[in-house]
Amino acid sequence: MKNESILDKFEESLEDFIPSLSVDCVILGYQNSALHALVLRWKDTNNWSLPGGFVKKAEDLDHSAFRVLKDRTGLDISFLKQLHVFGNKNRRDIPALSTQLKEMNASPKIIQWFQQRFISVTYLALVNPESFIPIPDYLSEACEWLPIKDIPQLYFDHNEMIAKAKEYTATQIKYQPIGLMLLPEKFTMKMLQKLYEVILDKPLDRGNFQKKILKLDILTRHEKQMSGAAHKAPFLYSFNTPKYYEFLERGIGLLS
Amino acid sequence: MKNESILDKFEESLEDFIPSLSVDCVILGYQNSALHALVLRWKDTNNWSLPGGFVKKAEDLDHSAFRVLKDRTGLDISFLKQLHVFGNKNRRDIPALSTQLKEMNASPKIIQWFQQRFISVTYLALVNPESFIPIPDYLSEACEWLPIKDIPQLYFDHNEMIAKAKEYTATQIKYQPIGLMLLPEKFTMKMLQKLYEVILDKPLDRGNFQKKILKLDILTRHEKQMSGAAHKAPFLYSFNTPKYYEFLERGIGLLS
DNA sequence: ACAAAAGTGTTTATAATACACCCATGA
DNA sequence: TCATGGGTGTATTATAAACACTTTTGT
Repeated sequence: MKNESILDKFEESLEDFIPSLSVDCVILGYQNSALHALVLRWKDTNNWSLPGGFVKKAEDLDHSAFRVLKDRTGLDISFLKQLHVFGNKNRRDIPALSTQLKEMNASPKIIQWFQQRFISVTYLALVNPESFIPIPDYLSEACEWLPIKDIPQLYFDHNEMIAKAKEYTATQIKYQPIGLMLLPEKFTMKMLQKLYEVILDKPLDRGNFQKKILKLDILTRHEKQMSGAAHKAPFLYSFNTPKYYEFLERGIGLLS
Repeated sequence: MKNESILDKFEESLEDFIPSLSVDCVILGYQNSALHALVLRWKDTNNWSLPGGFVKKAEDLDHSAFRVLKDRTGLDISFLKQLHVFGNKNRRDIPALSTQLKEMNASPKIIQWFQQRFISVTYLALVNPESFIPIPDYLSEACEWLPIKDIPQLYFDHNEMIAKAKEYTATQIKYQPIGLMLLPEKFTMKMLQKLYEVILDKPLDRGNFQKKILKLDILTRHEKQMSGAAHKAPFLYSFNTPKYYEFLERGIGLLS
């Protein structure tokens, strides 16, 4: 489909959306011992943004986040958490965005839509990047996992959104188990510890970490991993999902 | 000013507001050993709601919460915390509200405005009711502190908002000091403990509570209270504001 | 003097921290 | 056999929980 027809279709559906309101999704993934975020690069530009979109008049707000994420990245994620609303009055009229829309031959109506002042509700999800293949939408040239530390300047206050998501995750991990969504099915204790260290941004004692996590009784231990490494083969673990969620409910006071 | 002219004025300013978006304020106060919330009773009805209003197109979202609260209750509060966004698609068209507006001779345009589907951003503040005298606005007959347990059915999902605020406060108190905003300038240890017990909804050990709170080093001890009670006169305390806020910043792991 | 409530102390249990020890493995 | 990393144990310290003892006050 050509840009024009996509944009025409969007123009036709403008009436279905609530004006001035948007949703943006911060999707955090853990890969190569670093937190990554899923970001989009807009077609024919070097401009990046979070996957975002608009809220339909006849749609639950939460649902709009699922839909937008699916449409823009192909990711089908059912646990998106409302994080924060960004509502400064100057959240509007990004010149680079208008320029780009003009280059795409967008109609004045569409350009005007994007020049609105937007109030944006941010949603957060934690996922294992290996379980998802992002597919950029028509507006985007690329949809990539970038290490949080290497993320360029994004549109609007999207960098702030990622910072908030990171901070929120670091706070949550202290009171609730984290990892089920971020790690592969089976993992070693070392991998889990590294995840915690990355999120908390500080080293943890190996022995104590192991004891604490095991005492939570949310892990299932499997056979030994026959790794080709020159050391004792570690056990593989997986989360005991029911117990994990049980703990999520109670979840108070994990690590300090 | 008569209803008509107020409504006329509102109708004129409708264009200044972002459609479909509202803010609602949960103001919690502590009084007579119970949490209270500030609620409005609409004129000539027995319908109650939280103080809420709309967001101006040229106004920061956070600022709209201050303004709305000031306009509707007279309360001038500078620390409102964004709590949650309520965005179900069926948040619209409360029959009782339309009926009431018709009885007030509101124009079709205004009635239509109130029949919109709204997405509402909830803000929270904790205050000492004795420091504020609520003044109902033109639309309201009363603006009262009601004990949370006695609050009737409110418009929309406002009861859910209060529940969320209460839950949030109970979680927060475990990791951050609470009380500076809720108690009078000077208070006894017993009063502070009772506040914690009410919010956490469980009894606390007197001796241990006193030790823990004092160890935080956020209180200043004053002279003895010369109460007319038949027992040892307790000390009066007040919060050491700088240290209190310092602790708010760090704030991890208070009570379990 | 006594009841009531305040302030403080003691004991015990639990959890956090630091770190040491031994084991398994592949080079 | 040795370096590396894995699993587990122990000693020390810090924190939490239960509750007992003493003090002050008005009646």
